[in-house]
Amino acid sequence: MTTIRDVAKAAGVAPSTVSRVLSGSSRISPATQERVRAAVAKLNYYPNAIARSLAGRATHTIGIVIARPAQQALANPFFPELMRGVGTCLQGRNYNLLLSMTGSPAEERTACMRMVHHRQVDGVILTSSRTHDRLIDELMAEEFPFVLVGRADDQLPVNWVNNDNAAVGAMAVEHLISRGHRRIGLIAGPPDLTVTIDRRRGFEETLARAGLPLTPKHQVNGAFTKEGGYRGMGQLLSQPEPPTAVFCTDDAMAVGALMALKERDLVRQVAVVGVNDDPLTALIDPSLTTVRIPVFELGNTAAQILVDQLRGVVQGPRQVILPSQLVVRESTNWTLA
Amino acid sequence: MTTIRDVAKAAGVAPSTVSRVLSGSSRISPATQERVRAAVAKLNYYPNAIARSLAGRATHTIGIVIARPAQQALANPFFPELMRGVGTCLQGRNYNLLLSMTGSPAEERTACMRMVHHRQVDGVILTSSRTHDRLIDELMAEEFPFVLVGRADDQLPVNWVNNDNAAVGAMAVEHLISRGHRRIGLIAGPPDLTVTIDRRRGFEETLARAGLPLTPKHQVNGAFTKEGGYRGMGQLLSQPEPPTAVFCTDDAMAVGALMALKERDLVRQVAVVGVNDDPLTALIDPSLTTVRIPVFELGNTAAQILVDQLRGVVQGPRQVILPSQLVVRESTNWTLA
DNA sequence: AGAAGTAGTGCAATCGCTTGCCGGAAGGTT
DNA sequence: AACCTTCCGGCAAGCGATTGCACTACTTCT
Repeated sequence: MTTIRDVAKAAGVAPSTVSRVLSGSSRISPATQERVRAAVAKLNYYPNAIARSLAGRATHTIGIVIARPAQQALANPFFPELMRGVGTCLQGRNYNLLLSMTGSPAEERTACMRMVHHRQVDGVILTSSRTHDRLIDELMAEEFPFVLVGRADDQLPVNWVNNDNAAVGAMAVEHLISRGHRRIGLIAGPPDLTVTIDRRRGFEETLARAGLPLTPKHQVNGAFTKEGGYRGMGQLLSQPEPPTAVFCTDDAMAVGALMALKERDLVRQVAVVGVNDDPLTALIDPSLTTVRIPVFELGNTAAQILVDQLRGVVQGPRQVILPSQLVVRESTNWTLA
Repeated sequence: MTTIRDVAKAAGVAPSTVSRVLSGSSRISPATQERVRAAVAKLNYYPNAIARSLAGRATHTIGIVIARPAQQALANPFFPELMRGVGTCLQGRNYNLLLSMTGSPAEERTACMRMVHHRQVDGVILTSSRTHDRLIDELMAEEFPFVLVGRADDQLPVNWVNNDNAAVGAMAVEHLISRGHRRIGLIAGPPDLTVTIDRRRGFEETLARAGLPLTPKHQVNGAFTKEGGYRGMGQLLSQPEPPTAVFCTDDAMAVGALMALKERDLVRQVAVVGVNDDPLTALIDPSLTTVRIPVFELGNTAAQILVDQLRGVVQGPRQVILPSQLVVRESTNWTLA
């Protein structure tokens, strides 16, 4: 291993001088800079990141913990896309990404605090969006930099990035209403997730605004899975007066819902809207109308906020809402007779 | 920040003793251990990972670089699933995962060598499977630990994990033959990837073994994308005597191929097999027959091999082949008249 | 001409932990 | 009783960088 000392020797200067040249900071004469750079090139020197971190009291690494139960893991490309966003931002800003994958949300806290306590990262990105989370309290208590993605908490003075989930629900319902539907059902995800809460809110407010009744029997909850959607649709269809259109708060559920319809030969009778724009939902039959969430941008922005804070560019907490977009396909693209 | 010195003071011992207790290594009397542990608990002490790395000359981190052009990124769940495998292994063995995402394979080398040169990781997992890769030469030259996944190079004494891609091609073709097909086409991925080469080999060998002719006109190459498959199928269908069955070396391509068939109303006329068992391929119409690659296991095994090597558990290079599995669905589940 | 700046470098402490080596105490051998 | 082992645990030297401070030449000012 060639160290900074070797370079210093080769260039006939002190290690501190090499360090200064490399960090581009202080006033070192052009001549000396030249000599140092030549030595660096000649010896093929790369500063040891670990040593640099220790001395500089900063790891230049941010952590992200992905809590995904194996089953849900595949169901949607949310995390890969999010990480692409995060990674893209970080790459350009010379930060590293330390990834921790855990099976359950329960382990998430442990995994995250491990990173934090061991000082492996300068900040973390949190993706699990439970309504209340002890993890957040702990991070706040330790004043450790972090940013929430996919969750908006107006009460807490913390960084977050989110899409407007209420608008997601609203867009979906407005679209269905415009297609002539009056009895609109809801298949929602786990009720304690803020995404669920927000999307349902948009759903309900829009119904109310349109003067349509809220029918509790037309609302069911399930897991963010195909099976959840399948069962949910089954429940809705067993009602005396079933909905003619259903808003599913997730694509996987919407796909399950469509399966239930197919089995009963009701495809063109009940409209379905999903959320996420999972790439393959365009390919199923019928292709799925869905609301596209800007996942890449979510990750990218989150990383940006965190890095800005670490660099001291910004002070207070930043909170960003990114717009979603309705994508109309076959599953709703017809008008109720 | 509480340091090892604080703990030492609180326990009335030297820092070295604390270190020894924590690393569980040397002979420290139970009484002292008890006192140290108590102090650790009381002060809520966590060793600084950076300092530990510097002193211990090991980062306990392995690197993985994901080179995915944005477009392909979404198309298949290969990487997330791979990383789940890697992550699961690493978590149990107390290793960290440093992730670098790059857009193009070209940047892959740079990104990887950056990690290596800066000594941020103890070893790396390589996923891009170009036939020849300068990156591999560089790593070998520096004697840096690494493992290849999704690629088998019998020439080089390096670690790798792969599924048997020749068997993948063979299974697909055998299945098609068993369904009565005689004119079997191939839509293959980029010709310089080893996966492409191996799968094609299995394809061709099986045809030969069955005494069926190799028809060059029935073989086309394309990108690992829906569009690639769509165009590929278009080309095959424009032949005078088109194939009655097509093996696509990737699910995304197979989906594209099915789209081309649908447009021409040829779904039940031409059988299609894909590779990967992308979860949503079960949901498209017709559902896709495919060969499931053990992606999770691939990642898991790769990580295992690397960690074992880093820990000095094993010596020479290890090379592992994991079995794939045919999943029959609607796209082939009929017999040629 | 002497005082006061200023620019360009080097010295050495420091970051928090690991580990080789050494020494004291306790117990075991002749 | 003198001598060896063995067991514990401390000392101090690193690991490879960063950075505050000091020091030496020059300029520049009065």
